[in-house]
Amino acid sequence: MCATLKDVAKAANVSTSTVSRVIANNPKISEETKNRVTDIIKRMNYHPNAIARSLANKATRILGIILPNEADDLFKNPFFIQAMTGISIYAQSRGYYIMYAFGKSEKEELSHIKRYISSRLTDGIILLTARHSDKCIQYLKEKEYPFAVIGRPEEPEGVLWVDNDNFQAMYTVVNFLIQKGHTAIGFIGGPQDMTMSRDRLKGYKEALSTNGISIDEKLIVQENNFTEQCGYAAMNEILDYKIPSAVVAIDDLFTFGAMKAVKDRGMDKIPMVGFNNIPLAAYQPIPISSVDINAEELGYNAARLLIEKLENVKMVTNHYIVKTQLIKR
Amino acid sequence: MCATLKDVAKAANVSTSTVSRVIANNPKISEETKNRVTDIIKRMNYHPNAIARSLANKATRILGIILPNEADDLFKNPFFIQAMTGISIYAQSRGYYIMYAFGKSEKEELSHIKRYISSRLTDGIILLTARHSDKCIQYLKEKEYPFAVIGRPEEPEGVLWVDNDNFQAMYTVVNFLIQKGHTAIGFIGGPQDMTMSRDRLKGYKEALSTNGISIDEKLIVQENNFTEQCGYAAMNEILDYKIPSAVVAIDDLFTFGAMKAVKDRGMDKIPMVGFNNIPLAAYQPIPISSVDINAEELGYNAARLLIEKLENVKMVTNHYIVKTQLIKR
DNA sequence: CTGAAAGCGCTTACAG
DNA sequence: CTGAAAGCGCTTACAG
Repeated sequence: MCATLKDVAKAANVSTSTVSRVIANNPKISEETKNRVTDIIKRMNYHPNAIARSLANKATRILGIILPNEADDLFKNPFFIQAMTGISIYAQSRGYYIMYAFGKSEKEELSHIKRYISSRLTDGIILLTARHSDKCIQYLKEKEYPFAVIGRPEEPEGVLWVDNDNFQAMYTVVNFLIQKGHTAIGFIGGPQDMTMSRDRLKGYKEALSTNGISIDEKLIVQENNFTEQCGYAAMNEILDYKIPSAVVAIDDLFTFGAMKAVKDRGMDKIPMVGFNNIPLAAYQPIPISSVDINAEELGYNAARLLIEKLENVKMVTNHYIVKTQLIKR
Repeated sequence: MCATLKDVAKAANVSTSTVSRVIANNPKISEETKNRVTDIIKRMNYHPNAIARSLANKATRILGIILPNEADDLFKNPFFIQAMTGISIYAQSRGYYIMYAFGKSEKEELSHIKRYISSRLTDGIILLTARHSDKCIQYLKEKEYPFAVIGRPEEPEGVLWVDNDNFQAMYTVVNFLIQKGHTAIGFIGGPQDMTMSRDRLKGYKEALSTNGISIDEKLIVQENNFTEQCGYAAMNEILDYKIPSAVVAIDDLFTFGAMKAVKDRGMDKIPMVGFNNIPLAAYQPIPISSVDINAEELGYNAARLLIEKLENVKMVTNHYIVKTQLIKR
């Protein structure tokens, strides 16, 4: 029912090769035929069949993105949808399509990756998280399949990645608190299998050390899930030990829970700084400061690096660092 | 580099037709050859090329979903990602892939739809919202392209849709508040071009009428964006008029803002009920009750209806109503 | 039960 | 500058 190349060729009285070249903007075509064919394409409302094109080109212009779905962080943290927006904006500007798949576990993510690769539907894959000894990254590297990661991989050689400078971001936050006179600063961290978690912890420790403050391991609590519940529990653990003058957390959801723990004990409010700048941070009992990681930009640049690789743009570096901003409230 | 049908056929000493039939589980193939070919497929780690298959089948098993991106509701309301999860779960169970595109406006959404259709990449489209005189729905209907909508369309004949019973859901909430003795109930509504907004308003009015309470139009405020700011403004408007004993809002973000407006005036807390059961509703200064719309189930069933249509499953109805639950806090 | 052949709708090296 | 032809990797009606 739809017009095909053949239909256009017939109508224009040329061969399909010529029409194909007109569409591809091949310079060898004379102005005259180009114009004539272009007109007919318009008039017939012809649009190339992307599938046929993909088969001939052995490239689909489809990118696959893998969404981790552990816990329901996915639903609470706008990071994912923001990153997806950024990916989509760049991809679209370059004429690429995006496919997504949720994985409830690393294993499931891996099986999606295998499906994408073996079906040959995608040209490249974007991972939205980097884990400790990440099976997905290992697999993609091994297969030499084009991919990019949001988050710094453990072994970054030869892999495209974008990330914030998590060490620096946390260092800055803690340093800022120290300048304001805080010395007993609680830390609520995340799973140690994420490089992000570990880098932020390092930043925390380094800021303390640099300022001559000894590290009190009992002020440091690590949780495995990015939930308010975990933040609540972590804060209680800290409070059972001593009352910190400030708290930093690697996720706003932790600070929300921590805030509640403080409130439930009927204590005075404790200043807190989180990460991700979740919109509702501003609407907490007392507004919570937060580090904005610019998730959209992370996504945008992940797509950019991957597409540049696919199109053989010569690259200077294999990674890109996105700035963070401390939003003080 | 990858094995093709031909390679397998050669290795198995059969024709490509036979291999193809084995993969399609065609019953005419003898057990013996089937087993032999299956073994070789395994051994060679052969996976069919989805693109070639799509071209031959004139079907891609790809669904396109269109995400509205007006305001940044998208980032705050887990609805979208939850719906995407539901869509993905069903789609995957049936061997379908999902593509997404963000539209910053109805116009942009429409252009994505056109792109999906004209490229013939997708087999069907899922819309995540239904508007007043919705251009996207009109276009898809006109083109007779397979699609499903989350949200009841204005003219539902012949279109597949899933939704909550928004009228009933709001009716129940308001009725519940009336039973508890409230009579002056503020209402914060949304854009009137969304059927969801209008249905919920109707439910509110009907519940009052049924209980013999006259409708006070000054207690009703409609906002155009689903943001805390709008909720804040709406609540102030209501408060300038009179102090309601309770407030219902068609989105939790409104209640968050409304809560703040009340607090900023140094007033006593007012019980509020929102919609969407945004995770953080439980973490507000006082926990906010909310109607859970089961977004994941909405997505799941939208995908189900669409795929059933694509596969010619005989359908009883062209829509599906997903239950809501009032989460009392 | 199996195979040869045509076809899905493009692209492109080759020839002219 | 343009066309005929082969090819991308599948499916399937037709014949046997």
